[in-house]
Amino acid sequence: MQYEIKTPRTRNGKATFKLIVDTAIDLFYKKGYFNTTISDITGTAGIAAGTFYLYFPNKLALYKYVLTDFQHDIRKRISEKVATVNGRFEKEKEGIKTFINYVIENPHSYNIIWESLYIDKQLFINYYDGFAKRYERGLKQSIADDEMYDVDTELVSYILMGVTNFIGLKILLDLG
Amino acid sequence: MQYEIKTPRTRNGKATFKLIVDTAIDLFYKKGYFNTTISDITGTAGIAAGTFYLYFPNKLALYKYVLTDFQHDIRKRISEKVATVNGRFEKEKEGIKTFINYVIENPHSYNIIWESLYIDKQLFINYYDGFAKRYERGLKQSIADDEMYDVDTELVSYILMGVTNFIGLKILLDLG
DNA sequence: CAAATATATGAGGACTCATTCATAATATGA
DNA sequence: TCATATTATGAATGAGTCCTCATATATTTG
Repeated sequence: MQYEIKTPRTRNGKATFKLIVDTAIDLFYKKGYFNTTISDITGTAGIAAGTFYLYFPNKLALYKYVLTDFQHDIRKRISEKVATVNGRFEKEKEGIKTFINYVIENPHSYNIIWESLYIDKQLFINYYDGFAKRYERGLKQSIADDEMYDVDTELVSYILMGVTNFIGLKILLDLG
Repeated sequence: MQYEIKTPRTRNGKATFKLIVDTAIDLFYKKGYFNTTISDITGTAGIAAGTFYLYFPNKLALYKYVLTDFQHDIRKRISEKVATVNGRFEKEKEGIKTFINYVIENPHSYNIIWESLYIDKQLFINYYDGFAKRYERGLKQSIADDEMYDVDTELVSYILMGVTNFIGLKILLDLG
């Protein structure tokens, strides 16, 4: 199977592409990936069925595109924010705050990222492993800098991710 | 839509019913709910398509049946185990241990419970809210008994659930 | 302006899947 | 033993969806 995405060349094309992506994000959030059909997307977007295939070979390719976008976005936001403060404790606080704020601002993203566990498990693993590794690196640095006890960094990174994620989830559910 | 499940009357019927449920649990785990068709279930179980409808009106009803079963099972296990030890700290340790062990023994359950978020959000909310409420009750009791600081019990219950869940998830992913 | 390229359409073919139903086998109980 | 209830079958039906393709319009470029 090929997952090649064809990027638009003209102003109109770019607008249609964006329309497809934005519509999909909204529908994936509201109805879930599996309950969203390509006809749903094209119908809601008000374009012809064939137009979809001008840019995406299938629904999964579109999903991966959306997911990757969110992942980059969220990681970038966190690392930027965390870099602005000093000390492990402050960094943790800032990281959690940024994540939670991101979830509140983009409830779509959180839902879509988690759903990857049921769409393509490897996508999910890659995402959280990457996240955990970055976390661990930060913790190790802080230990080296004598800013915190010499803990099991893998365990602690998963604990912190767990806490943050679950609170994010709680907020998300309360919102909806 | 009706979700009535017809329970079998005879020995043979009971065996077929169980076969359907067990096959479904396995397939839901391996392929996910949405990628599992009723033909998959009947085919794998080695029964005719029509036989499925003798007991379940559709796939969702079967899923709910499975989910409810796991929920009761896991809650029962935890509350039984936690009751055997004294002191908040010991109770927490026991609760987390029991949950993690349950996940290791029944990786199916964890996956199926989480997937409910994408099948019927309300099922998921009911489950975790119920879980959190029981947790809070325990924490409040421990505070009253002067076994722990006077913390925000809702927050702490979500934090502990987050930690436990994420570690469970990590184990699950490492297993697979 | 003419040729080439990019974008857009939507009906139709191919396919999958859920569900029904006429029929049959098996078990139960009086 | 025979009538009734239960369980089982699987071909047939029909709804829904993906994706293609012949056709058309719009835009760009030389």
